[in-house]
Amino acid sequence: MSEPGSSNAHGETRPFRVRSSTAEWAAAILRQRVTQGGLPPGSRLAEDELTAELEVSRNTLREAFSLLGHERLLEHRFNRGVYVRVLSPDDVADIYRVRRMIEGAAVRRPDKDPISLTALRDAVSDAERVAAEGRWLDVGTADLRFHQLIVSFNGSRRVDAMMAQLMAELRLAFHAMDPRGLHAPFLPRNRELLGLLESGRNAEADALLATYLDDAERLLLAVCA
Amino acid sequence: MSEPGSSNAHGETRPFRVRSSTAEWAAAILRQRVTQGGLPPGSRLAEDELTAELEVSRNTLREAFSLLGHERLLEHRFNRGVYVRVLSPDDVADIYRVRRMIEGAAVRRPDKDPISLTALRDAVSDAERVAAEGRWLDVGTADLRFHQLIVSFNGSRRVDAMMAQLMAELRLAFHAMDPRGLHAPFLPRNRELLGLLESGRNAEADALLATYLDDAERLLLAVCA
DNA sequence: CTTATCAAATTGTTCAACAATCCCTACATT
DNA sequence: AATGTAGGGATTGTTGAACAATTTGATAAG
Repeated sequence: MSEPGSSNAHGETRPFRVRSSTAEWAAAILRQRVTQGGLPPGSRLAEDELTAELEVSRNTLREAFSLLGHERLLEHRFNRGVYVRVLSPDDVADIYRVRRMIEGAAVRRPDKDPISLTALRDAVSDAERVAAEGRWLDVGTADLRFHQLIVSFNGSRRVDAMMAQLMAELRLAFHAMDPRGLHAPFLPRNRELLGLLESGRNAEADALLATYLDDAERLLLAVCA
Repeated sequence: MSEPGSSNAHGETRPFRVRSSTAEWAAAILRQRVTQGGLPPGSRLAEDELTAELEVSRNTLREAFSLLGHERLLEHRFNRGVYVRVLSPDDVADIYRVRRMIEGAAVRRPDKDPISLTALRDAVSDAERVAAEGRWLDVGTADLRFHQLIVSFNGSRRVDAMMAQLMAELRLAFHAMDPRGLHAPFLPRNRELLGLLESGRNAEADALLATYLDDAERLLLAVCA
């Protein structure tokens, strides 16, 4: 290791000198555990356990909880503790309602940034490559990146941030499904969508995206309900 | 008073039995001071002062800061304290970019909830009434409510929440302007927009809204820059 | 005029204690 | 058996104090 630091029982290192706060460090660890499935939706996060395990004070841990709560990954019930969020069917429907709005608006835009287009190509290629290797979790990551990049055509920091939050929420639902069945059907459609975007056929891209999102929503609702 | 509670130097009562937390109570007070102009943008919020004034501990105050920071009303500079957010021209531009997207999408929707339409009528009438009385701050509130209701046609909790946050941010910029010059020009246009929505002329409503938002953005940018 | 140094003030983080609330269990009542 | 109602243990909410780290402003040296 090039950076000095203390390590805890789980091997996660905690740097001595960090620019960001200890709370953000703790939040990063918990975020990873949630998004990677180590902490399934509905799990309770007890303060006693985690302060001992992460070796941070209760106050810092609670600040980390607050951060993840605002990302909608954790749910804070007053006097009852924090839980990993459980997505309801209503949540899934709402998330896809927003996706249709902000991805649709992005796709319909006439002016597409060429730099983002190359990033888009990379995301599709990455997804196909890791799919060939059977790494379906990474396929999911590349897929989310693809759609995040589409949203970025809107050119709005705030919309980008909202999309990032929606993607984090969606990961919660992903863990309830077979990752291959979830992502495999959408790989060729991402490739097709990319082609339409490159050639500027915005109306067709819009239509394809709409059916794409409808199908994805249906898939998740079938599990989530 | 029907509810028992302790009161501080500013007359804000703090109920003994609350379902929500003390931090949220403190956040509510600070939120009010920010949105009503008591704390102008750029103000520093010193921990010492506020712990004494609100009679809460430093930890809970910092939790309140965290809450308002996530609402983008306060800005936290590491090791330098928290400040009331100052909107940059980029911020204003971004906010109106998002408004065009989510209000535009709402206006274009064919299915409008009749209940929301009556609420919309009330908002316009309220704005006109308080304008006649010269209460321009309340005009601003009614105007924001009008546009929040428009957004609600999208039928998405998350989009509603985003719009609420944008409105809170916009209030920050409002304080830098003469409230009459800011709101008076838009009263008749809200009335006109309402008429178009009621008669289902969505395309015309969309066009009117677009110029409305362009003009409003220009007005705020002139001050903010 | 610039740079270096130091002290005061403020924020970042932790800890320990106590208050408030929830949850579960046992018991009583119908 | 079902419901209701105290306890008591466990967990969270809140506080105040303490110390570390950083910024800030003033002062002194070059």
